Amino acid sequence: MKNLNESKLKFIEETGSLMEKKGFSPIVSRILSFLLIADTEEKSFYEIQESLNASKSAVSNGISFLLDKNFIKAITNSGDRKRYFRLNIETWIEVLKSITEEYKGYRMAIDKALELRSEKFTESNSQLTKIRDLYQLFETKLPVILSEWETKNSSQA
Amino acid sequence: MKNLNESKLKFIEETGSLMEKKGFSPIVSRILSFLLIADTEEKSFYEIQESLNASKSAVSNGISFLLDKNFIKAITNSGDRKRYFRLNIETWIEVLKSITEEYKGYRMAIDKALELRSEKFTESNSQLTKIRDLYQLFETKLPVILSEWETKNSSQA
DNA sequence: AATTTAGTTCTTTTAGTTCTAAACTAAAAG
DNA sequence: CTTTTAGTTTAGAACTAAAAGAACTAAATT
Repeated sequence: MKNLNESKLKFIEETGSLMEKKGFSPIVSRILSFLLIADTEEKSFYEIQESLNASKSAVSNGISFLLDKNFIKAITNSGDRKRYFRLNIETWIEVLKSITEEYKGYRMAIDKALELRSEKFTESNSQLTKIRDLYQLFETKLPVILSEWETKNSSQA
Repeated sequence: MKNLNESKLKFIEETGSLMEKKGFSPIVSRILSFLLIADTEEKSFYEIQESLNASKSAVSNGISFLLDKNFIKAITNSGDRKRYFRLNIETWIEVLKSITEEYKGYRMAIDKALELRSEKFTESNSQLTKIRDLYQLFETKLPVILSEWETKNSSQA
């Protein structure tokens, strides 16, 4: 790992493993974390490879994945045949907006469970219903928080 | 898979893979999903094993994990040497209450990134700051939602 | 005391992921 | 036309996680 100071290396390690918990592979997590704290916004294939001390194929596959999922975008400059890569922050915002859907999925799973469970389980059914209600609260409140946030942004941006 | 009808099998499959996305292993996810829709609240080791068509060791390790994490509890009845297992719904509520911490982790990672990034990246830094602000909104609003929910429950429970 | 039961622990197998290294390819430069 | 550059693709090695199977153990039953 070259060109990266102590605190940036630490960031890549820590934020990388936070991303791994979210299901990204190690190399993908490290590419994202690296781009997040790199000293220029656009980094070439080779700069990524060298900074992360990874093989060409690992970087190539990681970049392909991130481009496919729109987490990064590629930039080409005339007179330079290299491609440069930078974060696509828009996509992160989209991911945040879709959190409500995730909670909806859990709420629907509990609904289905309550449907399949015996009505005799009065105590636990009541507890489950409460949890269901909390997910539903998230489902209704999160869009409110999001639009509050968007209003704030549009007035200042 | 015995003793389980079509819709319950479907539930185990679907809810199981929802849990796998959250980081649980397949067998652990299926044990939880099974207990969620089983025809009695307490199920023995053998009933779990047979219903899920899994090996003894897989079920033993899965149960150990779930007991250790408090997702299920074991019940013994005198005159019966088997142990019975049932969901520990309290723990699920605790997990829900800790969601705020998760968002706090992301917010702190972005804070660190902003600290390590050049101030020259004005446009992207402003976008990142907005995302940071959304996570912080979650951080402040989720506890409010949770206490609204708890008040509602205490008045009806 | 011997056997059965209920489960645990250890070992092995399987499946799949992640990475490297090397061969390859397409475009641009000389 | 040949060479260089910038990657991609392929092939394979190393590692990891999950599950199966078998051997083991401790308590209860006969």
